[in-house]
This record gives sequence, C-alpha cells and structure tokens, in this order.
Amino acid sequence: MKLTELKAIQLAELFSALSDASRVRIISLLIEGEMSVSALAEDLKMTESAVSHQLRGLRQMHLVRARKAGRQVFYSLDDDHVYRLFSLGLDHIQHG
Amino acid sequence: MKLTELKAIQLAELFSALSDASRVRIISLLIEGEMSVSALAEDLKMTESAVSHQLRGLRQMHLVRARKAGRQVFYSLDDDHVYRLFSLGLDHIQHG
DNA sequence: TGAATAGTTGAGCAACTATTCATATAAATG
DNA sequence: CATTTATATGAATAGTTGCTCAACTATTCA
Repeated sequence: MKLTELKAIQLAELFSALSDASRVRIISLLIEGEMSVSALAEDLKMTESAVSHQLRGLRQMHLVRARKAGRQVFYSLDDDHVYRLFSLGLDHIQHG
Repeated sequence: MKLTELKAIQLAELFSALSDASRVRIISLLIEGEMSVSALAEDLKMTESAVSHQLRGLRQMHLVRARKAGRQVFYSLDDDHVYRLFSLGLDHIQHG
C-alpha cells in the first residue's frame, strides 16, 4: 500500500490523537455518552484546564464534537470510527 | 467503557507506535510484504540507523516481527490487527 | 584472519507535548 | 450591573521523541 507523504502525515496525526493515556480515557468515557468538561475532569481527576486542552486536540482531529448548553459544553464522539479504532486497539493489547 | 489506568496506558502506547509519519510509511510498505532494513531505508530516504530505531519501537509493540537471514534482517507485520487499524484510520481521514 | 557489509545501539540535541497557572470570555444569577 | 460558574486560552515549564553521529556486533567473503 503506497501512501503519499500527505496521507502518511494525516494518518500519523490521527493516531497521535489517541496516543496519550488522558485522551484515551476521555474517549473511553465518551463511548458511554456525552459528558461536560467538568464531569470529565472530575472523573479523570484532572484539572478542567488540562481536559479542555486535550479536548481541543480531539476536536481538531474530528474525533469529538462539542454541544453548548448554557455555560456547559457537552462532548461526544464525532463518528463511529473512533469507537472501532478503540476496540481494535483493545483487541490487540488483550490477545496480541 | 470503563478502562483501567493500565489499559489506558497500553492503548496509548499502541497508538503512539503509529503516531509518526515515518513509522506509518514503514507499516505501509510492510503491508505489501517483508523488507530488509536497508531496503526500507532506501525506499523511505532515511538512514538505516533512523529506520532501525523506529523498527525497535514497532517490534516492542509487537506490530512487526524480525527474521534474520545472514546479515540481513527482514521485517514483516506481526499480525493483522495492524493492517486493520491502518485501514480504519485511512477510512477516517478519507471521509471523516 | 582481515575487510566489507547489514544492522543495532547509546549519547546528544532540537523539536514537540502535556500539564499548570494566570487570565479571559461567556452565560447565569442576584 | 457585579458576581459566580463553566470553559477556553496563552505562556511557561518539565518531560518526551526522532534524528544524527559514532561506535559496536554479527555475518559473509576473500
């Protein structure tokens, strides 16, 4: 499979979005359903600022989507590719 | 999906292995079949040292496997999870 | 055995990343 | 309007990563 340099970079960027344990845990929570920034922060025992910074990256990669409701922002998974990548990854680390 | 901290770290490490354009291009070449370090280096226009460093990481994550033949070392994909992660990733960046 | 070839490895450095802290914005509340 | 609450953002910093270079190991061949 011959990849253009551009596609290689884009693929690497996609996987980079999942290459940090904090982001992985954020995704794992969002698989259950949408959550606000502060709920994520509390659950993950991270500051809201740190969570917000990470969500920004995930948003830019179109892995999560934001819905504003009053002063809260609820995040959810943007499409099911994310969930499938996640499951495949789990398969690999479990019996790999 | 509630993840243990350990699994979150392992998942992040797996995706980290694919989070660099050089490694992505290495994988994309190995999808076609096994290749020696120097063949990879030539194809990717990287030094053999740089390729070798990257292959080490991929080996440690069990994404590639090494077969020694004389003084050459041929690398190939370790299992089909890699290919499937790769394809899903491509799906995402193409119509995501 | 000695020279050449294929690959690995460790140190060092530049570039990047994740977090914290302080500050800013925006919406609800009094 | 002023205050509080929820989130976002920029700068600073500590830690990580990917490359190069030099040195090393292992194998082949003369």
